[in-house]
Amino acid sequence: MSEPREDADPDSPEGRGGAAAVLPAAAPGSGRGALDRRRILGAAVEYIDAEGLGALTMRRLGAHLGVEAMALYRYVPSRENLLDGVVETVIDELYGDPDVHLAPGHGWQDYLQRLAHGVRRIALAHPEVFPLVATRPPAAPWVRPPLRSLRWVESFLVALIDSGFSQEAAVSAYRAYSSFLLGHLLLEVSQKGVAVNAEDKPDGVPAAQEAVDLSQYPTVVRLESLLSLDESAAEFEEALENLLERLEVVLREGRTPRRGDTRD
Amino acid sequence: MSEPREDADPDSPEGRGGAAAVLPAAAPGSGRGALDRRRILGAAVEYIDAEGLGALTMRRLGAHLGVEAMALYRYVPSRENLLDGVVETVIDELYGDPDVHLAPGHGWQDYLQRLAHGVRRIALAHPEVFPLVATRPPAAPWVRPPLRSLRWVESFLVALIDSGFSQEAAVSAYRAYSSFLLGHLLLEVSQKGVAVNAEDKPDGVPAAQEAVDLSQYPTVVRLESLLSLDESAAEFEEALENLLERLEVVLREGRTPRRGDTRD
DNA sequence: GGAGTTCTGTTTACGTCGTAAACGAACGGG
DNA sequence: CCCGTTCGTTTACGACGTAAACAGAACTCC
Repeated sequence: MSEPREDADPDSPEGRGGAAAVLPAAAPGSGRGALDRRRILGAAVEYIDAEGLGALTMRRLGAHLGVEAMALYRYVPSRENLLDGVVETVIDELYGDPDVHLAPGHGWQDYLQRLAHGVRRIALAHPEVFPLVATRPPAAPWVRPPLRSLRWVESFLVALIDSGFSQEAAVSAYRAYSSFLLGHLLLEVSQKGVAVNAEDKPDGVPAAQEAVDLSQYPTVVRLESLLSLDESAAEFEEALENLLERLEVVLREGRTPRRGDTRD
Repeated sequence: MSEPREDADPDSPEGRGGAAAVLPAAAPGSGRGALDRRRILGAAVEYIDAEGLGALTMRRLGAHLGVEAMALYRYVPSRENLLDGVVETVIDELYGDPDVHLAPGHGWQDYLQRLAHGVRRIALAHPEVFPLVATRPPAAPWVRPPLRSLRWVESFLVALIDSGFSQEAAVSAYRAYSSFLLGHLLLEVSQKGVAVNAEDKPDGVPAAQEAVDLSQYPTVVRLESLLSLDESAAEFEEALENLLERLEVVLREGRTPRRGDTRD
């Protein structure tokens, strides 16, 4: 059933394996009842995916694992730390992605392309988790979302420097790339999130709520169909390609893209 | 005192009026003890700026206003709604910004430039609030952060369409612009936020915590000074200018920037 | 194999949260 | 004068995060 359509989004969960396998987990058939940090984090991701970030409480997560809330504290020092772990868990799915490599085998553009799509796949697979990525404080004060893990930052910087980027250019590229990914995916994910939530409310009142007076915004109303059109995949691709082109110029000109910087 | 330095960030709070006047509020000298929605939202923004988002509770906000928590519910239906109001309040500061105009007087580029810097000023003035902008669900399912208010979206679309953009191009530009602003400012704000929090902990233990083993990330370590260098203002400017150039091309070629679109 | 130790999950308890509901004081118009 | 309205307080409830004490199972070492 549902083979990938021809123009389907290559990063959408349906287009690939189906419901995002959260993580390899320990030994697949191992002691089913054994609690450990990995299992807890995996369950937390699963729970957030299913019920939403707001629904995650220690008690409910415990129940989901067939255990009392306090049992979790044996492996997780606090709820805050658990959320950090959730972010890390989700980003770590990159390691399991066969299309993403830690080192560039076919040039840095290919590397960045694959990495970007890998992160996008994660964002789309875990839309409820992704906002956390933007919100949590970072491991080191200077390494920033969405590539939270230092290992990826290291990989990123090495890849670019090995490809001829100056140190300054590599760092600059890292930031441009990060903010691009963060902004685009956050927007995309929250768009999806609401689109779902819209019909997610089959409560007594169908959707009365406070309908704002749209008559003051005729252009918005007129363009509603365009505004709600989902061209995310194409837009992402285009913006990403533009970014790569920009970086290419930076690399070729061998300079940090700083204003007032006169060439050699 | 402290006149703006020559290379100071033009959007930083210090560079301008000082500690971000939250909002005009009702009549400045009016009945000091009168509660109303405006005053509550203003106090909430103030409180979040001062104590952080996590510290805001109904009881504490009440106390801050010299009132019991339940009094707030006379004017605010729920905490969730209050947070929505906080976002709105902060974005509405744009109306009071003399450098930002609702309609383009000197071309759309100037309009977008001013708007972007206006939003950046807000983000920098309220770093603790800004993540909320990215997180809250939107007014209409399709209008998206960070330009949450429909009035600004309307203004944006009208400005571009009046400047010759097709409807499709205007909507496309809106999304590119939004995600750029959101991503860049979120990154920048969280960077600042942590830089502050770093020395914000003069607790008993100076900063023992779990120092990750950085030896595995030699490049990250080597580039630490570059990574923590704050060139946000220049980076913002550069990325913004690049975006505007891109849009200019779109406008001149009179097409939606969609792939597979062959030029005339 | 038995005594101690460690590991694991439960029970109980506390303080804080958001908020429903009942309450009282101030007030303005008949 | 009294009555409704407005505004803030009091009280109360259930859910939360988590500290602390606890209980049983599993492992260690003799």
